[in-house]
Amino acid sequence: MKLEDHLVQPTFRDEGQKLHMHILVIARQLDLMLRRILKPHGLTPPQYNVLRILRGQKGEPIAVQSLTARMIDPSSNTSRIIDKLVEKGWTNRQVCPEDRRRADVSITPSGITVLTGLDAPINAMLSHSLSGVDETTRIQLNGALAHVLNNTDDVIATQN
Amino acid sequence: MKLEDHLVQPTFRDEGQKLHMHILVIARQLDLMLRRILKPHGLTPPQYNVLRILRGQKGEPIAVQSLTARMIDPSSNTSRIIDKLVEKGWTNRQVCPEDRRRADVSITPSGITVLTGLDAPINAMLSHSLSGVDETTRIQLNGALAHVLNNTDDVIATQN
DNA sequence: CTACATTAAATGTTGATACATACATTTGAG
DNA sequence: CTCAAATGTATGTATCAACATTTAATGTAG
Repeated sequence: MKLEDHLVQPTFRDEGQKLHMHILVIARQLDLMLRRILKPHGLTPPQYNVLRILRGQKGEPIAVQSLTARMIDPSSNTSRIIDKLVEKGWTNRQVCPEDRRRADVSITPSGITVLTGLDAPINAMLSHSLSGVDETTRIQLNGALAHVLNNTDDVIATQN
Repeated sequence: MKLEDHLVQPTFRDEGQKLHMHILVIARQLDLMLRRILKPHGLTPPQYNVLRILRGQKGEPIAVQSLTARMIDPSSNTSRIIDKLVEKGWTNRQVCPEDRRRADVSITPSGITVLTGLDAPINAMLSHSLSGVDETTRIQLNGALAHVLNNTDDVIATQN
């Protein structure tokens, strides 16, 4: 299904508009697919994102603020996301002894197990979404998108 | 700011993972920027999306379901999005005479005025985000992203 | 015509999210 | 040592979204 069909729109004003729409619609599709995989496990995409970051820590605890900085969507409420994960027994949270304002967060063995079960379907989904895009094109895309990301930072930063 | 800095991650597994992250992070940035422009006008991105579709109708009313199909994020809450726009006097909603189950929605002159005021800042923001990406690259990006979009449709469709 | 299915939109409910604010702790100037 | 400012996290509140259900209108088979 082409972008034009997705948005039931015969044409786009120019390649720039089309590019924006592509990015927005694909991001939404990826989110939707991820949510479908995660839902039976009782996880939302931000919760999954947090678990993935924690697993990448290799057992090393991390402060909430560092977790927030590493998230795809840092505006979501990290404290409450961790609440949910602690409730399910997938993360530990304890006050950091060196700085008692901080909360050290880490993943539990049970959290690792959940992630392990999700690896295959999620990798399959992501890999399928990029099938037909060869390595050279992927590199080109990343190069161009790095420019775009850099441009958006200007706007975000000047409005902070 | 590079993707690696955004996610405070030194490297990515491969170009595919990086591409996914680029798409998700850029989409989030675009949404954030749009939200900042719209907020002073009391609009959310989906509400803006609906108004844009209605303006594109050139006065021709459109049913709620067609509106939903054309939205970037086809939420099941189109009714309530229209509620908000009707409250503010930016859209009309009336029962369709031919099929009284349907609701015909159209934009009001006051709605057009709001959109007109938004055109300049939003176009500037979007155009800035793509500066440094030349026309040839834009076309290449759209070509590759069309493949990706097509692939994601497979997954979405088979799970419906 | 009646009964039942189908369609279009609206709504109830529950949970998530954004933004602002509060609270506790630490830091550092004097 | 003291206290104002900064920092890290949590929470209050209002809004928004997902999902299921409901209401109303239309289509259709007997």
